Amino acid sequence: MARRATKEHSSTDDLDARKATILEAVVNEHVDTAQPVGSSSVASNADVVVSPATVRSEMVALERDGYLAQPHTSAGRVPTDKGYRYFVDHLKSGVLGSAQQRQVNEFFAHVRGEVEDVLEQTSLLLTKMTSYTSVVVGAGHSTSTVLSVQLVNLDARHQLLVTVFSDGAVVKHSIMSGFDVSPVDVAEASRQLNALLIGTTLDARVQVPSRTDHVATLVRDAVSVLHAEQPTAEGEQVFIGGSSKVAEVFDGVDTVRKVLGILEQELLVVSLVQDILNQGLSVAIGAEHGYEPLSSCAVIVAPVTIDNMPAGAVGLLGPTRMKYREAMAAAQVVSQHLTRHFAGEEERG
Amino acid sequence: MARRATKEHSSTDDLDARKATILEAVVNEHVDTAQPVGSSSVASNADVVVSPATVRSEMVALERDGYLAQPHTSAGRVPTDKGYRYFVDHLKSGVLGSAQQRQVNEFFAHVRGEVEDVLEQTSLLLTKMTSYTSVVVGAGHSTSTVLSVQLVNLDARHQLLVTVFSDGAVVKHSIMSGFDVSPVDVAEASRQLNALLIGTTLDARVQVPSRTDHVATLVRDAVSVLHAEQPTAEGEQVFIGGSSKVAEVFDGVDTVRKVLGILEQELLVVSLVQDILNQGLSVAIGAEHGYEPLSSCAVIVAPVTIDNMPAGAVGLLGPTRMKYREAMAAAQVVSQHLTRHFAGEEERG
DNA sequence: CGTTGGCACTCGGTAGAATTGACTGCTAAC
DNA sequence: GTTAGCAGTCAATTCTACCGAGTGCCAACG
Repeated sequence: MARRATKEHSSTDDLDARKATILEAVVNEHVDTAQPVGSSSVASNADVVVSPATVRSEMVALERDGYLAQPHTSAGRVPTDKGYRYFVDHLKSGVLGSAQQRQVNEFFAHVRGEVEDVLEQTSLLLTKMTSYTSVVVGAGHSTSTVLSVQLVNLDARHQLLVTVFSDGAVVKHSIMSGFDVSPVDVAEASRQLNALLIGTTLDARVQVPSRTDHVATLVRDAVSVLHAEQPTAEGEQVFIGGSSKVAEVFDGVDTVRKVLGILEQELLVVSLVQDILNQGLSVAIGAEHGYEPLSSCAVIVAPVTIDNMPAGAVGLLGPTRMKYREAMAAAQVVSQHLTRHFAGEEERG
Repeated sequence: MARRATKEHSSTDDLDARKATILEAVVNEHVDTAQPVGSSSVASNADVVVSPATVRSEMVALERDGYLAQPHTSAGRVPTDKGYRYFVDHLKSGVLGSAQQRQVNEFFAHVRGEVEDVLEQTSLLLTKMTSYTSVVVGAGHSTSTVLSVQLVNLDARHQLLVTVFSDGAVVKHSIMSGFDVSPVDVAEASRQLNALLIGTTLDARVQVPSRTDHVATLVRDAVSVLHAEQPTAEGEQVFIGGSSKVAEVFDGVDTVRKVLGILEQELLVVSLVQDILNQGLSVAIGAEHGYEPLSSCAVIVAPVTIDNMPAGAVGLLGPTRMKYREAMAAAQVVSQHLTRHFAGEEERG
């Protein structure tokens, strides 16, 4: 970090205390009112002890350095993405309101059920807390091993392969055979599949029988259909809560359309969240994530871990003009609770 | 195709040929332009052979009888819900464009995979074809019987109950035991569960062992957690495609918000579709379905059957000002293809 | 020197008046 | 019964004037 030697020029990454205070005031005010904010309303802020005139001259500096922008000549200032970035980076981590804290505790004290259900509920919790659209991503089971495989006869030529993974995931695949399969064959195939696959991961290569009898064919079909799973999607699950909030939080119908269009593409949402996490960020503002249609959005993410391994993430999506402090606190607290929840489940049990 | 037995309005439910032609012209024009349509543009329609003045006098009659409405005194006419209803009831079933027909054929020639995946893809197909939001509902497995139950050890105190139903559905439930369970116990419980549950439906009462040993407890827990499934949701699956179309097709942001809010509540969507089907309708216009927030929408539904049993439905949701002919044709064709697809799967296999 | 009050200026937003034009309903003639 | 013509209505548009929020600049002040 460069020191604050010159107060002019060169966008050093640090602002002197007064500029920082003013920037913060502008952000807070603008988030509240959605309006450009002028020098006098900044000066009336309790933390700012100088006159509007001084504020004005500081503001031209902030604008020159790219932290603020002016919609038009005789309007107040609006924070730029860079301005928000500074604000967020220098935010002392907020604390949740006690009511919200209670809401979260209450929620995690009572959730039950399958992982998927918990994640979905969590997503709803997050939107209810923040009024922003939330995204919860559950990690795929690419690294987990097969616990059990079972072949079930739907009818003579139609079987269902049910695979259980060590992370509790269950996937099914239907298999159509070109010949009638007897229950005995199915049972035998099931037995062989178990012997073959238990303990392996999906990308492990296994030795399939090369014979041409019914059972061997079934086994081969089952293995291939199961391994075909891999490339499609890595099995990540995405739960999006409160898409309708998008329409409440953005004003332009076209923005709403663009954002919803993105949210519909779940794979894209996964990579968005993944990208942000990979960049080590907890917030991506405006164009930082590189998804153009979301350039008027900010995305907050917080990782969820199981046994210190990344196991997903929770996220919030709002306008760049969003209540970062509250939203970040919510995301963080919920992600921690979620992490603890899954750890707790392991431990109990 | 026309149904609607109730005819007890002050005016007869049938219009003379000229009024019908004029109404149709108004609907077509309004659907195209989204603007109130005036007498002269109606008169210039090829099917209308009278002068604007005559059209005007017919229009006052149509307005008196509730088929048209005037936004304000010096504006053209707009169809009312009743007007759309008449239009739809007297629509000769449209034919799909050849390009679209090809698209559908192509699609159903190549879809593969699990029922859920097919339904989801179908939903995307429908939105792509029509540019409206689509809803595909897959029937729940409340009537199907248990084909197989399996208990899998996640760890000593943590089991997973995997149940396969005759319709190919697979559901899982985790079970936490208050004691360590040996693999032998799990296998035995699994065996007992199979004996107990195979062939039953979810609402059947079964005789559970009353002993207090580990295996019996496991069995009891498993049965109760499985039967607890029932009340929550009947297992219907809903696939909604193109929610973002909502933002394209409606103009008011508040309408968008309301409609999205409804779409988020999947249970509500299921009952909406169910209600409309129960009323025997294929289209619900405006307030006909009784869901107030959707009063500016029209919903088109077409049933999907398996073995002549209702097995779900496909639907399209758009503004009352929607292209009924095309949309209805699309819904119908797709539902038929879907019905045939599932029938075909049974047959092959 | 930095800070401040004062002042002229800019420009978006709004309110009202005038205008337009797309309709209508009515009526009298065909 | 149909039509042409005409007067009337009213939303939408345009224009104008004006207001006021907010700026940049500057001179004065500690």
